[in-house]
Amino acid sequence: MPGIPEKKSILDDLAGRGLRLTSQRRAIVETIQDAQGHLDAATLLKLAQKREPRVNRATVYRTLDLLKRLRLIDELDLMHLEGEKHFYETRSKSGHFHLACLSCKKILEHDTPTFARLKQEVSDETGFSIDVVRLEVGGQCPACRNLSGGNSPLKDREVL
Amino acid sequence: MPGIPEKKSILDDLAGRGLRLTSQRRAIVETIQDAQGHLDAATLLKLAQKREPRVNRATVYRTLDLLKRLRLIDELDLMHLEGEKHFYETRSKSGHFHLACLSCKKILEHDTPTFARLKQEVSDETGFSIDVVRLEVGGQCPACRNLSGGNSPLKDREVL
DNA sequence: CTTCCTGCAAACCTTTTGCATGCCT
DNA sequence: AGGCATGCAAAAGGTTTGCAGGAAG
Repeated sequence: MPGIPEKKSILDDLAGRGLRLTSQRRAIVETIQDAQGHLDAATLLKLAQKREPRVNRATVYRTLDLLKRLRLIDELDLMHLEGEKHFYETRSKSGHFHLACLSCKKILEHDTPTFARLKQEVSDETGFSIDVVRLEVGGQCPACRNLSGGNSPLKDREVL
Repeated sequence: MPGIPEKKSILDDLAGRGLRLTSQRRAIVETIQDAQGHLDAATLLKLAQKREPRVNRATVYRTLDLLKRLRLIDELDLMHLEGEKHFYETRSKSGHFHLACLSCKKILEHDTPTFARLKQEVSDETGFSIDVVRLEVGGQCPACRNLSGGNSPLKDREVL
């Protein structure tokens, strides 16, 4: 029974806190939610402006900061494959982690039950209350491994 | 000359590649190796200059880049607790991961066998050849949990 | 009227780079 | 000579912020 408006969860959350649902916030939030992957701030700005042309870059950053602090989105680095920019995705997509191919720069999502167990263990063993877990793997994807000849995955242990 | 000093492993590696062991590289590498924790570039510069005053910031960055590409050091973000700067540590210290307390900003190192298993699983399940794994946990350490009163780990799910 | 939100542009901060110079083999 | 390494300072690139103006409750 698909009765729950999953898609509006973030906006609902904001509303529940008495925060304003301005047209720009709507555009920004909906853009993040509709994106299948992860967005960087610049892309988010551009896409959000398609919904609401008045969206301003500062507002994007301020909204991202808000959503981050409320734990409604996750921030990713994706191994800095494209410079220092950050990427964002809804928290509901959480649970998985990202594999970055250092050769072709593609990002692959993955999950395995061991990841969940790891989190539980860490919490149990350290006494930490865990808010965010960021797991990122850098390597070479199967396709690139084949292309670069079976024996030298990365030329002399070096990339680039 | 029997017995290669573990401590010189990075320098040996560089030498083995025909790279020059200049006084500045020495200072930078030794600083990283002697540091008990993780260093950011600015701190590394300052410490390296105590050994060799001529060390230049650009050289620090270029050396870090070199060591990174050769997989001799790991680069960490530590949940961006202190801005966007990066931290570095020798690869030999690898195997553990970092827990960042979002309240007191302390960094705790941790390891658990499940972490190693996770890496193996990821490799097996995805076919990736893994070069780097970055696992970072953000949350609240036991001490801060107690201080902030047992029931509200983070005020309204928000930090700051 | 008070609080929250936004625009604009300048400021910030860390990291990177161009180019001339210096050093090692 | 021929590379590799360095210095300096400027540039880059992404993110943050001060302050004045605006909208919402």
